[in-house]
Amino acid sequence: MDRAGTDGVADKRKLYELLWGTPSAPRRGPRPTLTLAAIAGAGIAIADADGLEGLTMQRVAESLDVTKMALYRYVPGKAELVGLMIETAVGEPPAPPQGAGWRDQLDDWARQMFDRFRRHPWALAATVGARVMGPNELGWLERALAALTGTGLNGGEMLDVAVLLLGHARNLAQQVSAMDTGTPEQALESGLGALLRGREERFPALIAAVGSAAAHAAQDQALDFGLARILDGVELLIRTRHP
Amino acid sequence: MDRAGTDGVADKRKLYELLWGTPSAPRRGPRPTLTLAAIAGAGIAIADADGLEGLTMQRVAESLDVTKMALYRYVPGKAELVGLMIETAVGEPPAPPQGAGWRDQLDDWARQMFDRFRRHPWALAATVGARVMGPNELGWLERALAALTGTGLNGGEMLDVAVLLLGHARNLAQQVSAMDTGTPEQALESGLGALLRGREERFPALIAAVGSAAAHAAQDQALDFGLARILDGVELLIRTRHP
DNA sequence: AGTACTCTGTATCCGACGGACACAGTTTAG
DNA sequence: CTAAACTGTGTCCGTCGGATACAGAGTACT
Repeated sequence: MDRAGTDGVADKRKLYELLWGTPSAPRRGPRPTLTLAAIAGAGIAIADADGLEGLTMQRVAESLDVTKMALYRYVPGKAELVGLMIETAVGEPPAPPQGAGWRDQLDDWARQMFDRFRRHPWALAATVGARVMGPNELGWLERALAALTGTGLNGGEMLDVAVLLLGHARNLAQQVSAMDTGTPEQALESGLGALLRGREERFPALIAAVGSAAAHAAQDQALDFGLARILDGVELLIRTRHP
Repeated sequence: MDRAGTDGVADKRKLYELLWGTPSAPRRGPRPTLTLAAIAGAGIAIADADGLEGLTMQRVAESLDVTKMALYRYVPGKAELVGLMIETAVGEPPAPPQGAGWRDQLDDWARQMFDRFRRHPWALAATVGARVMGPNELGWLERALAALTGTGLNGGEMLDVAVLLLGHARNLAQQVSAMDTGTPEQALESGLGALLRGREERFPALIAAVGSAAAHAAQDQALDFGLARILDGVELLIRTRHP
């Protein structure tokens, strides 16, 4: 019960040092053959190909031509390696489109976030639960809030909007990654359709919706749809603040 | 690369049988001392207390007074056990509030979903990526779509709305579970605030937002806020369909 | 009633994984 | 030139998921 709690604190300290600490160059001893960036890159390559289950200290070490234990000179443990991989994979936040309004900026922000999660599907599973955020991750958040300054929303509302958009991007990336072939609606048909076949009386509304979705041949529009709904709702709120 | 793909098919078959197959009562041999429900319940209790990392076949077996290998007579493997736990933990979808409009129904649906994820935080991590859904999980989806029938939306749009709401409930449950003490805004202050302290020039908008959020002393309103924005957006769309 | 068959739980074993620890080699500070 | 510090390696251990073989329990058939 408290096992996860007690050394969870120590783990947070270690990861914080790893993500935010200044890279102190030691003065003696042989030169390190590896760098944190190289290790994170190797880990990302493996996780991109085989997911988090395929990520092994052994495999990371092999891809860098080192022994497994050599990695522990750079990274306290596997959890911290994954944390470092997340920070590296999200990367620096992109520059906002100049001269655009808050809506276009947030739209672009959410789509960029979606793209990152699409490129690194393992990041979805790795970013559940409490964790220490790094500079890059915080930079993305900063950029979303910067887009909202001057809209009349208060701080809490701005944070809520950012959380809302981030959740949608995450959710859609997961939805799309889960069904890696074709459009979401297409995979919905093959995956859900197989389950629903022969159970029409039990899920009538679901059957009708899936059938209609397949008939309309609507392509990958789930991201656009949710984004439009959310931003419509936010715009409505902002308009009531600036009558 | 194809390792996850090849036996992933077999795993899906097994889990499908487990979730959708009829419980065939064998005619010979000694009576089973366990039931699938009991196993799933034991697993849920452990995961509720210590998370998915604390879930071990050993511990599940111990809590049922059986050997570890006895579980494999009921469940093909740990992945399938987790799948069964998910299906059991979400449970049957609640009855919709009678006589309510689509908006109230969906509002209630999303909050119920949020509650389930709050009660079983491990379910968030367990439901990432492609997976086989069970009858209960599909029942929840059915209920959301049933609430939307008659609004004039087509099947694809109805599915998109359901995905949008589900994502928000998941996202907020994760956000709240990540910071288990106090309100989200409060934990945001202690967690983010600690990171931001001393870096004011780097994250100005973030600093301002967090400070303002703490000053307004807004309590757990992120769920309400996002829900209101989303449903506002959906209502706007429905109104344009029924002028 | 007895026998053969089938199903259950157990005991033992294995490979993979994360990680601790001691050691040898290498580079720089004094 | 020597001592200190740092790096990578080899070895070892505990834990976990899972395969397999086996012994006992209960039922169907003769």
